[in-house]
Amino acid sequence: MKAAPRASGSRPTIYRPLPRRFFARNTVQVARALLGQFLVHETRLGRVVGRIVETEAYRGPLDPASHAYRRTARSEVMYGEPGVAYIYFSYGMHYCMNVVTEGRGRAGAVLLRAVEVVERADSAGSGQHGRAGPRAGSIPSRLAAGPGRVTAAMRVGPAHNGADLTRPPLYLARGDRPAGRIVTGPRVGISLAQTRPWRFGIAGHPSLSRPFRAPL
DNA sequence: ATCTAGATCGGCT
DNA sequence: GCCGATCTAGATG
Repeated sequence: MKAAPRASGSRPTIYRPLPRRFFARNTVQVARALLGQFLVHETRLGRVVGRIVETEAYRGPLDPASHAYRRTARSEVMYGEPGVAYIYFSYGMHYCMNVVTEGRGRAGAVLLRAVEVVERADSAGSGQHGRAGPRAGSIPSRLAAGPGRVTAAMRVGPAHNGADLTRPPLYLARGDRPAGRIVTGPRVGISLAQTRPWRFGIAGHPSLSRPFRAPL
């Protein structure tokens, strides 16, 4: 028999890390392929799991919107081993998380712009309140709808810069194919290379950071 | 040493 | 829809 379907379909009871070779290829391909996969963080307080619903590809010296447009101390991690995290501090208040792509010596990373949080340690019952509140068992769909919210919800911070994302405690894991169609559009918040349609999302998903422009 | 734009978000005119 | 908060990497003097 089948379990009752959730908004994003069923999810595994165990999470299988994606192998490093998954990330060692064209950045735009990886950005697409990450939709529907899981980001898992096993913290001391418990496990947090998000399903990736929106990404953006950032490339190397030919992509002026990318931090790796120039090779500097900050962008060095984007030139290194695929499958590790690139974390940067944004607008004086948020951290953003990327997954490094391409082979060593080639720059590339995928920004995780939105995930649907499907599991978090403190959402599982333990009613401290006499009656069940509105939060019992439910997780707001917009909790991680935006790159700064992804890191906050997933408990990811600057200490994770350079972390290996192919094994616990913080890793990407195999998920289902996205339920909806994949939509594309220009990357958000950049001024250069706006013609590059390197933002990807699951069409109509409630956890998207913001809508995609409708197709022609 | 100083300047500036920035892969954002939440609140409110 | 617009604005302010709050900070830094990288460029320039």
